[in-house]
Amino acid sequence: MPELPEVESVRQSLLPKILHKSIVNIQVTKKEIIRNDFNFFVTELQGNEFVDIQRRGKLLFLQLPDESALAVHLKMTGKLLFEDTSGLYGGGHSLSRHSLDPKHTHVVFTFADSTQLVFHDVRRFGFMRIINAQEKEKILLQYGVEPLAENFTLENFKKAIQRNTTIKSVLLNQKYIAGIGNIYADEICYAAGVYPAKNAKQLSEKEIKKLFQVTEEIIGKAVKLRGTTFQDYRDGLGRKGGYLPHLSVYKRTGKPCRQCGSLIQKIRVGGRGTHICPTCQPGVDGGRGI
DNA sequence: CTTTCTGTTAGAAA
DNA sequence: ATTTCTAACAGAAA
Repeated sequence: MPELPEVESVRQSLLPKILHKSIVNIQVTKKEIIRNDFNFFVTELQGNEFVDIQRRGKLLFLQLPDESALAVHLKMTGKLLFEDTSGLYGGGHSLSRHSLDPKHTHVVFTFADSTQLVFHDVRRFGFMRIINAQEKEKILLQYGVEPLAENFTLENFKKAIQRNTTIKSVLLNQKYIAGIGNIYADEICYAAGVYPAKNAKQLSEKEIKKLFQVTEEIIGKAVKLRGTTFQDYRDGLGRKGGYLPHLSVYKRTGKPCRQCGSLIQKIRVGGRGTHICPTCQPGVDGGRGI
């Protein structure tokens, strides 16, 4: 669920809320979420503070003062939410903890001012782990080009996607391009007029250039609109994203293509549900699907 | 009721 | 080395 735009929105929404506040309590109800020795985890964080929040792909780093960091991955259904339970300033947030099912609240950090940072995850695929500076370096190197970074150039993009598999699988593979998931992969292929099951090595120069351009545009716009909320996604303040009305194909099966009126189809590419316009993204058989 | 599907990805298998 | 498939989990949809 949370892809680059959603994770970036979580980062931005938490940034003004949780930095430089002493962590006075750590409550963990699902130890499996913590990928460290549990005592180490508590000892490191108790009385400590976050000094920055960074992101690479879909992974967040809550930075600690000594260059180590708490890495947090939300996977499918994870949420990181700021809660102001102090009630002293009258400014309640849109999603109070009461609207979350407490049985899926797995980790709660309480700060000195009584505000909290809550990790909630229905499917429990998400995790958090304290890493040192060296481990962090190593993780950063495993990710591919970042769509919103300085070095996201046509040349680098082209190099990254030269792989002998479908373009959709390439877009989804974090070690080639960071941050793209199933929603934006479909939207990107559609906007580029590329059949997602096409082999990445068979793409023309023109198609590669188009894919590059629309990746930057779509991801950039989705960040501006604070991501896509289809069902569960919320930012760090419980707000829904605003990109849903801009989706062209994702979860629009059977609805008319906004460009040509053909009905959007759902196919399977690399084991993933994939949405296409059969006319705007003609496949190997001329666009009649597979 | 059972089966299938879901926004991710690490790790096994090919 | 690279690419493909499955498991991890819970719940909604079919």
